[in-house]
Amino acid sequence: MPGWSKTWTFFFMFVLMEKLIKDSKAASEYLSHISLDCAVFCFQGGQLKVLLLKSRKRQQWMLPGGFVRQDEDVKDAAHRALKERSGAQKVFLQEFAVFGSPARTKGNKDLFDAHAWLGQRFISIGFYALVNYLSVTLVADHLSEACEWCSVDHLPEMALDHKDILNQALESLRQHLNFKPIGYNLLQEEFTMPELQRLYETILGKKLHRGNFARKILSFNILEKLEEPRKGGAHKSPNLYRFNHENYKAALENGFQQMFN
Amino acid sequence: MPGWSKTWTFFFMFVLMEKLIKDSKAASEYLSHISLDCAVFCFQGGQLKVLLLKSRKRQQWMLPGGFVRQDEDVKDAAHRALKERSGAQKVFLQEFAVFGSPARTKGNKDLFDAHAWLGQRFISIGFYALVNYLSVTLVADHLSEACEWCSVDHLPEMALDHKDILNQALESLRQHLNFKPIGYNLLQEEFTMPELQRLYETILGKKLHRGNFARKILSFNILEKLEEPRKGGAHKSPNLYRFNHENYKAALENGFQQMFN
DNA sequence: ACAAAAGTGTTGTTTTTACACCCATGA
DNA sequence: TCATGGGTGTAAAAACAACACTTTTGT
Repeated sequence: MPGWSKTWTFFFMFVLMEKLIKDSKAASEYLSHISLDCAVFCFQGGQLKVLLLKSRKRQQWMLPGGFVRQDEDVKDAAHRALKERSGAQKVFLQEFAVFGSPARTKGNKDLFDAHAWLGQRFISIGFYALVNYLSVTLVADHLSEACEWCSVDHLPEMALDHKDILNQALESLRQHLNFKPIGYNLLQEEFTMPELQRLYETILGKKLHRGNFARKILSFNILEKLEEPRKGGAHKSPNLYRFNHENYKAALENGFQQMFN
Repeated sequence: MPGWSKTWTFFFMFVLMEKLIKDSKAASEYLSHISLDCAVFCFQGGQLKVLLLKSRKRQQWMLPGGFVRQDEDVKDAAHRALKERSGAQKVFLQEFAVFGSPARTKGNKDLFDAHAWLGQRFISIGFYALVNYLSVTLVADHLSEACEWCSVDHLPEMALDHKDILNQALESLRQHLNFKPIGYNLLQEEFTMPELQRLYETILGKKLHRGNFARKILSFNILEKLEEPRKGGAHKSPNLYRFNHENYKAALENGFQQMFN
C-alpha cells in the first residue's frame, strides 16, 4: 500500500484497536502478563488460618489475587485486591516471591474460559497479608461462590500452583517472625500472654516453655501491661498486653537477635 | 460500520498490528512492562564486589538487567541476561524483591530515548547472583561502554533506583547467610580458612574471632580438609578446604541454627 | 627472624533449658 | 476444688567471647 501514509495507517489502527479494547476492558485497565496472589493470614481459635476462595467454574480453592492497573504501584494493587475481598484497609502486606514459570498458568484457559484475557500467561507476585480476624468481613467475588478462612493444618486441594505459593508464604512467615511485625498484625490490639505464645508456637510449629517465653518476651520491653485483665472467661482473668509501638519498631529494625528458634 | 463483520474487523486489525510489531522487535519478543535487574556479587581481594555497567548515553552506572521472553521462565531470563554479560553459566541466582512503583522508571524515556520500547513503565524483579571471580569474563553490552567489578564499599552514583535495588540485595545477602549456599558460591571450589572468615566478616560487616570462628564452622562438619595446602604464598602455606556438599546442603535445609550473628 | 596460618587450652560470662514451686481467681 | 493464668527461683548444660600460648612453614 504505497499510497497510504504512515499517519493514515496509524489512524486506522487506533480506530480498530479502540474497538478491541472495548471488547476487553481488562486489556486497557491492567498491565498484561502480571498478576498478584495474596496469602491472607489471620489467627483465630489458636489456629493460623488463610483466606481461600472457591472458584465457581471449577469448584477449586484459590488464593485471592488481582491485577496491576496501568499506572498503579504493585503494592497498591495488592491492597486494592485485598480491600475488595475482605473490606480490610491498611493491612500489613509483604511481598515474598515471584512465580514466573510459563507453565504455571497453562491451566488458566480452562479455568477462566469465559474471559479471554485471563487465558494469557501470568507472572505472579506473591504477597502475604496479616489481618485481624475481627476487623474483616469476607466478600466473595463474582468468579467465586465461597470465601472462607481455612486452617493451614487442613488445606484442601488448590487450583494451579496456589498450594505451592501458600507453602512458600508460610515458610517466609516463619523466617520473618523475628524481623517483621507479625505478632502485632495478627493479634488484636490487646491480647494475653497465652495468646501471644500460641501464635509463636503455631508459626514455629513447636511448643515453647511457658515461663521462659514470658520472661524472654518481656525482657525486650516491647509489651505494655494494661491495668485491667480480660473478664468473662471461664477461669482466671488473664492480663492484657499491647505492643509498645516505639520499642517494637526499634527492636525489629535490627531484627530480634535470636528471639525464638 | 454495520456491514463489516466482526471477522473482517479482526482480519484487518491483525494485518495492521503485524506491521506495528515488526517496527518493534522487542515488543513481540519480550513481555511488556516486566524487567529484571541483577546484583551480581563476587568476592575478590578480600572485598565484596558487584558488577556494574556504565550507560553509554548518560554516563551513569547501572545494574545489569534484562527482559523476559514471551514463553520464558523469569529465572531463565535472569540466567540468560547474566550469561550475556559475564559468560557465566549455572550461576547461583536468588530472587529477593520486586520493584513495582510506577514512578521508578519515569527517567527511562530520557535514559533510553533511542528505543521507544524502553520508555514504558517497568516492574522489575530483583535478583542477586553469586559468581566465582575467576570463572567470569565481563562483556559490556551495546548500550554500555564499560562493565566492571566495583567494591560495595565505594559505590558510584547510579541510575534510576539501582542503588536502592543494590542495597536491598546486600541486606538480603546478609539475612540469607545462614540459609543459602553463599559461601559455596562466592569462593573457589578450594579455599582457606582465612578466606572463608574474611567473606563472613565482609558480609556481616564486623570482625569475628579467629579461633572461635574456625572451631565453630568446623563443628558443623560441612568442610573437608584437603591433603595439600596452597603453595606459593609469601608465608606459611594455609590449609585448603572444600565444602562437603551433602552435609552443607543438609545443614542449610534447617538453616544454620544461629551460626554467626 | 618474621609474618601468616593453624591448633588448642582456659576462663569467665551469658544464654538456654528444664523443673519446681507459689499465688490468684472465676465458675 | 479445679483448671487456667501468672510470677519467680534456681541449677545444670550449652554456647559465647576473649586471651594466651604453641607450632608450622615459606621467604
